Amino acid sequence: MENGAPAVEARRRAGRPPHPVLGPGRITKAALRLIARDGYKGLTMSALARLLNVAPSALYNHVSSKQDVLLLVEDHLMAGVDISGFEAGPWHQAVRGWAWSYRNVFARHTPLIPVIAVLPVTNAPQTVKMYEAVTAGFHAAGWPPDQIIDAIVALESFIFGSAFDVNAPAEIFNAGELAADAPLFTQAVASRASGSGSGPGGDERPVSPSDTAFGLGLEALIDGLWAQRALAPKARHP
Amino acid sequence: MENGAPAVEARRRAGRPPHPVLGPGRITKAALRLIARDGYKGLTMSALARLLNVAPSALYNHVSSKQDVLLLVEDHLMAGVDISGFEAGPWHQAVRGWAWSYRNVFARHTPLIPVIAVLPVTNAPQTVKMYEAVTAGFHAAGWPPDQIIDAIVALESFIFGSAFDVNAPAEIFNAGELAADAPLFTQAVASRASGSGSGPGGDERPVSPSDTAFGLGLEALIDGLWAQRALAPKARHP
DNA sequence: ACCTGAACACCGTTCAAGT
DNA sequence: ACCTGAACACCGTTCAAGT
Repeated sequence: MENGAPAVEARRRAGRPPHPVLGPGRITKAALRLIARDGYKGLTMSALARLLNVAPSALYNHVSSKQDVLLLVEDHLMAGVDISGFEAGPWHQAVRGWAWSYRNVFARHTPLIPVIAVLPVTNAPQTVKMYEAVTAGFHAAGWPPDQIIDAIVALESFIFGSAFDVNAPAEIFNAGELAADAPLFTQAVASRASGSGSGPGGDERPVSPSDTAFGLGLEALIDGLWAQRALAPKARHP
Repeated sequence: MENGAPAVEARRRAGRPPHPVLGPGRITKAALRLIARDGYKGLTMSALARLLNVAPSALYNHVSSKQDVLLLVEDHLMAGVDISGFEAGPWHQAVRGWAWSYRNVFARHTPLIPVIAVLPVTNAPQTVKMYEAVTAGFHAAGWPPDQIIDAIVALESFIFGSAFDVNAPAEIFNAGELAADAPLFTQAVASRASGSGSGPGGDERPVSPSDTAFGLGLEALIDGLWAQRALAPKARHP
């Protein structure tokens, strides 16, 4: 108990510490550790404080709310989304690689999606950086400037929705007692194609149902958006 | 206080009432009233009980959790999604009408989306009914049976993601201080097309940015899926 | 400026007791 | 079977007091 090993920090007395104990970086890292260990239900301000060896109220010197913590986590994760394809390769392939990695990152962080989808990017530098890279890729592919954001938003909406689907249980479409009233649906569910399909690289290997649906929709969206790009109306002048 | 007007019910004594006070229908209706008045933050078990003039614990004789209440609400809302197009009209138009109404319903109920996306349809009759109608429409349009569910899932993912986008504030893409580091993105945001576009009926009238993005993505998805339907691989036989 | 400790106003859920 | 009332184990957030 009283040996010199500082494996467990001693209780801190009240008052300003010699140098700050917390900060955005350490809070983000602790939040990620908590999420990895216990999931989002385990991410509470109390648990976060406990892991950082401070009182819960100390967190509010660095973030103004729990939403703020979620924004820190979100922005950190955005750095993990693959934007490398937009720097050089063809547009189709760049979008494909970006979309798959974007979905895969947030499939494990779906509770962030309602937050991201509604929060301004003003204080999320990694997020802005990602958008800049994607916009540059669209620009380089000759996209009409006034349509780029709408195309990105459409892709993102599909990506976010698909991230939820990754977490759906296998039996989500089991109609149970209601199957008798829905014969075509029940049949379609039973015959649902799975076991092989195209991944981000177009390789042929076993994939889950959610991967198959994502691949199908993503290719449709990429092709469909590209076709509409050609038909795009000229930008209106006021 | 003691006149005969039963405007406010008298406090009920403990013990089984002469006939049940609650039930799924009344709970659903009360939940919807609460959501309409105070939003989802106002939907608590306490508030629900108060509106129904019972103790919070009484609710647990009819639902096993708050998630159960959300499932009741979700299934009720599904009846409001427009599936009429699948009974007769052309596939493209049926999907368009369905998708717009589906998005519009859940744009006002985004907190349900994480629940729907992951919960089995086993005890949601209206939801199963909707899936049956949509499946029938795909079937009638000659869709390969083993691809129907994946196509529906892809469309639904886009719809759910887009429902969040409807609630995004106008300034969501304002990079603020970070604008200098993201010139192309900032420019694209500034020139974002808006003010007119195509709604579900293809009519020309003012639409919000989220409507424009949804319309763009939906048309791309419809066209892309249709094109892939033609190229669909034959169903594998085991 | 940045921490502690106590307090506030909530949550969803359980369970014995009553009829 | 279906209600009440009390209790449990939490939440996020605020704020005075301390250095």
